[in-house]
Amino acid sequence: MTQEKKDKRCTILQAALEIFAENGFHGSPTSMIAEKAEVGTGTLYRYFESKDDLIRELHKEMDIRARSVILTDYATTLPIAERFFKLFSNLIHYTTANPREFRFLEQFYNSPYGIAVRQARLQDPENLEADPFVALFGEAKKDGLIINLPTEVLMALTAGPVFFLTRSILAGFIHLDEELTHSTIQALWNAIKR
Amino acid sequence: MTQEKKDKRCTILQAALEIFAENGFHGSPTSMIAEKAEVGTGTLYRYFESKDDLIRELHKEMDIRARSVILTDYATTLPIAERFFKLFSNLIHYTTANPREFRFLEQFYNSPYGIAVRQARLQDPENLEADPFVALFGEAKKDGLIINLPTEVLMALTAGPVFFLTRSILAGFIHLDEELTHSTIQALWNAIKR
Amino acid sequence: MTQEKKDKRCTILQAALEIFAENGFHGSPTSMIAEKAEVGTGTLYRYFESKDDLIRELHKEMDIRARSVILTDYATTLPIAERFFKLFSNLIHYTTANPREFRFLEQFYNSPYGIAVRQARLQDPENLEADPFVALFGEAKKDGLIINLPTEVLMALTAGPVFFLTRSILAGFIHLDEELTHSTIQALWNAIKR
Amino acid sequence: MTQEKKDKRCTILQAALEIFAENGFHGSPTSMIAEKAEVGTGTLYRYFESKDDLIRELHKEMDIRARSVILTDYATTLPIAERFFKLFSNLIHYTTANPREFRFLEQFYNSPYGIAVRQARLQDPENLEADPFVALFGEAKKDGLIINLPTEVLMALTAGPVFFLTRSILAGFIHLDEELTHSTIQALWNAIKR
DNA sequence: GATGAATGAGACTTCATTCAT
DNA sequence: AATGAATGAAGTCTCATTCAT
Repeated sequence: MTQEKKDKRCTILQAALEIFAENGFHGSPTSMIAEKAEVGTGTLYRYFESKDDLIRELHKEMDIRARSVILTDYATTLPIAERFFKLFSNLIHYTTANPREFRFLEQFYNSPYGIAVRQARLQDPENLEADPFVALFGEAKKDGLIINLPTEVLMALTAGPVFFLTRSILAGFIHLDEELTHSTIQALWNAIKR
Repeated sequence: MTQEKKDKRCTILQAALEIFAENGFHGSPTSMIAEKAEVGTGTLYRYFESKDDLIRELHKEMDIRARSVILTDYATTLPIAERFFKLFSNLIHYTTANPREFRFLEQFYNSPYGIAVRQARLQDPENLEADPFVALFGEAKKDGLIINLPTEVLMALTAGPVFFLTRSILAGFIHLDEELTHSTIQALWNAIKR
Repeated sequence: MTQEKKDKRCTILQAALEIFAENGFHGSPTSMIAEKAEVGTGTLYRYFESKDDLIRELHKEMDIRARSVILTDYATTLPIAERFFKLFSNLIHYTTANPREFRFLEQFYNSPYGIAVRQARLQDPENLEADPFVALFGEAKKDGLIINLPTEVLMALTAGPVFFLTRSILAGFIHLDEELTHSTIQALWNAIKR
Repeated sequence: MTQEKKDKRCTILQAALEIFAENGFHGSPTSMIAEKAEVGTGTLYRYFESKDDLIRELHKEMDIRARSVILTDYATTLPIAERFFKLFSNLIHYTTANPREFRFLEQFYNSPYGIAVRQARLQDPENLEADPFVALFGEAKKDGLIINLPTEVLMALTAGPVFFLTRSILAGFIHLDEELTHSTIQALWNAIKR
């Protein structure tokens, strides 16, 4: 029963992801999501309070999934530079291999929903320390391995290019092979290394 | 007469910019834009064929303005590195000093409208060469001053951080003073310099 | 369930018929139709894609009904002249007993919708032969019972007066009793008989 | 001055006729009519109180013109049958040679405007007797040359086919040459002759 | 619990009419 | 007198949400 309930919830979230990624939040009526999920329109409202709630819940799930994928084979015992390469290699692979997730998350963070979430995160330092990027940059700064700039700036210098590049890739403007990926991450490192 | 006509068009565009930046395209009914511009709803349609047309026209104006600001004091006779600093300094100042313009343009380029525009630009090589960033990277690559990666990647490595950072600034997560701006641009250069 | 669904569709069609007959297509907002049908405005769009679709569907229903009424007690085994009398007697009774249907159909056939329908019919010979008037005139011409003019002209000579007369009747300019009806149909026959 | 004023009024009426015939009353914004007439939108309202007024005035002009054309070479001294042929020959020629006028008048008489006009006419017996058709049928009935049916019915039997046929011709369903025209009028006469 | 028909607020857009110039 | 920019009421249609079954 509970299992089945979870399944249906999952089905709806999956359908929502696909529809949102393809059509945007405003081009995606709840009826379309319900149809794709093969449930009644009303059913959607048994699992989510509103369309907004569905979007926020989908974000939570995507966020968790993204974090877990990005941390694959990531050991905090490795040397900083190696950890940096692993982390960004994972990030690039995640965004390019999961275009729907990426498109959804981009949309989310560029919308009023996402701004609220980011505001909330900023006020929760515990959340912040759990962030592997923040942790890595903190450690690297302490060890004098990278330039001593605010973490926000370091995030911009490294994650900024990845997101920008992913958009170009998804738009079909460029393709990234293994070698180019490696060169790119090297350039990210060069931007912040001392 | 003509002046006044231009004025009203301008008033509507200005109102639209503010409303779009605050609420997004879909959260901005034409009635709200008309009200902000202090004109009747129908008046909007004397100056623009449709809401879509208004958005595209606003983009054109913003694009022209942005380009002109970004090229302030930019001389192609300067050494490459100096030109790079000037260009990105201008870019950062523009985006942070004009949050509404930045928010609008971000939204635009992340929407179907913007994707169409980018597709069109990509297919017009003349337009491409007119882009100061593309021209600068082309020259720098030829002179062996920067790493030999596709222009798309170089754009990502340099503009990507600026846009990411601007979002953080506008969200109030960080403030950039002159020194920090300089360090950031230095880091951008380090990312791509040979 | 299905019965009730059909009922609501029917209710809307019936309301539309009354409103259209009274006010014309352009004088009949969808809101007025919905109100008359005692449903929400949106409900109308669950049963019909658009106002145009509603008009076309209403025509289909009216067309079917009209044909069936006109063919009441009409046997192709009867002598030609008797069939002629029966057909036109039925036609006159139908148009005068169903003023709303008549007004709607007149409007429809004089509108772009109807012209398209007539064009389509003309290009489908199978449909044409199914028309009892066309069939009757074809047979009568073959048998040398009526003048050898194009079917379009024969239609004009016989149906034309009926429609003209119906308009006069509905406007209250004249009343047709059994005897006058008979004399009129006799005149129609005189117009085309050899 | 007065001449010029009349000219401008005429220009607007002419433009309205063309636009109405092509697009129908509801598909013809006043702005479109003004543009075709090469006058300002506001100017239209100096010559006509409203769009409705323009339509009614246009009808008056068209009505006068139609009557005059139909009476070309029509002498009340000719024998009845000859007068009948002349009248209907003129009528057919008028409707087919002036499709715009015909389309406008049809629209007009099928609209709420026309119904009001016809009601008014019925209550003005003087107007009725001035009608050449009514006069002709009256005389013919008195002389025992045609069947003794109400004038309304005789009108239907003769004018009805003409209007029906004209619609077919304008829709491109059939063409009428001299011979066919003559046969048709003969059939009209056969319908009512004693 | 699941459904999907029903709803009506609200979006975009048109256009008859007015009125300052 | 002529203009045409401005207006806003009204029209068509969409869709998030509810609720009877």
